[in-house]
Amino acid sequence: MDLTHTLHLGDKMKKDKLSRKEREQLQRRTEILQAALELFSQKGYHNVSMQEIAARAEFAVGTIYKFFKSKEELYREVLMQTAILICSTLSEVLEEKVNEYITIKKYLETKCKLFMENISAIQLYFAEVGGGVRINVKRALDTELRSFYDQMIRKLATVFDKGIQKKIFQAFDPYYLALALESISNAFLFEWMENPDKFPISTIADLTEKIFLERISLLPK
Amino acid sequence: MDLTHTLHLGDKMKKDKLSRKEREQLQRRTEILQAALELFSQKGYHNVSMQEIAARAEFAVGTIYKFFKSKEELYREVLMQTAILICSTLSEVLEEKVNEYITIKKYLETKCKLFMENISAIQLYFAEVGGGVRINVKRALDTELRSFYDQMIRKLATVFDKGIQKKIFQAFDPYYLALALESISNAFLFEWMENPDKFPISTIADLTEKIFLERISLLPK
DNA sequence: TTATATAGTGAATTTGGGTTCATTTTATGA
DNA sequence: TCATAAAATGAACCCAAATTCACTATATAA
Repeated sequence: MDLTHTLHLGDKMKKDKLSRKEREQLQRRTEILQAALELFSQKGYHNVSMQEIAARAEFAVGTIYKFFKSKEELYREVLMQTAILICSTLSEVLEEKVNEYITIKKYLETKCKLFMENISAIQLYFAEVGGGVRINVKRALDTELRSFYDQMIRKLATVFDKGIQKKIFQAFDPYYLALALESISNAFLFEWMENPDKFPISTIADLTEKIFLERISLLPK
Repeated sequence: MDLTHTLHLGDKMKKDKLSRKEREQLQRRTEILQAALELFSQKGYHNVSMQEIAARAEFAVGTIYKFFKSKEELYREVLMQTAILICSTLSEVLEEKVNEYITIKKYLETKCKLFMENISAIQLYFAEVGGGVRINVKRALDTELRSFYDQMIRKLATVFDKGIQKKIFQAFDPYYLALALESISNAFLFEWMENPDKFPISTIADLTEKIFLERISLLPK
């Protein structure tokens, strides 16, 4: 059984159907991914050695290679896992068919929670997908990751678009509104991540709402 | 003569007092820095070899080492040059003692021009100093660069602060206003850098003014 | 309990690329 | 023009770290 290929992320949902052995394998794979995530997010791809990852995951180097073809593939898996977590969580919120203003508020809340609960993942994700610049470990990865991100922004834009049509928001290019909301909330969230103790994370959603929703996008009635 | 130590950036101003030989050396040093900047900004520190830099600069590898102790030092010099360019240009604008609204507008204009004329430098700079996340080649560098950036943000905040006191801007934590303006304008500028042909760069300043100045910060009279 | 397969190990090998330095080329000035 | 110094060169060296693989340990089945 070649674990490298049989146990993809997409198969995770079948977990409860797996044999004990398979479950154990999956568990180990997950542990390696977790160790790698923590290290990569802390120090970046090139400053982490396979030795280090192995040590943190409490396996031998060779074992890592039983699960992942190469360091690069391991990195890719870590990134993909992360991108899927973030984008799918947020996309879900953006697809709910309720009042657009509520959707945006919920989006902000969810994003804050996501940041709070997955600091390592977030750091890694933004180091790669970043504030717009992309100097990535691999260009190929780039494209794939990037498209996840773009998709989300476009969904956000759609919400603004509908909200504008319904006269909930002020008329403005919805794509730019999406970019603006995304970047402002990120800026505040990074500020929070730097010293999480300075203020509670709930402030972020409030701040963003005050500065963005109330002043830019919301149409005064 | 040990060029590594005698010819710092700070000494550039003395250029016209230098002998022909010294001028030639400085010129060579600059050419190496330029080649390195282009490569680093395109592919990132770890994906560029000294061989490559040497080739692009049309020197032998050994020659590079006559000018820079190590790859890391070369990188550091490139980054510093860049940070100084960006931060000093913008700081200058922010320190002018005119109407705060004008200052912000001019800041945006200058920033656009800076982005347009120094794409490589900008990419490198933001890859390191980034949208807030920092996984850097070297932690030490990080701190230094970071403080340049922080200083600028703080100057921007001061402008807002004064503007608020003069009732030009709406009352809001000036530091968060600074962060917001910074992040929105960056987001738009990165959008532009991705495909510069989609719209002229002048749109950026307009966009940011429309979305930010007019709606968030400017106090309606 | 023993045989067989499967999983895990980590020392040894390989590799990529940063750095060095003996040699060559160029510039200076007598 | 020739001697000497300064600068440039790039093949060879070296090392860190990715990858491999022969071996050991463990689980499964007969």
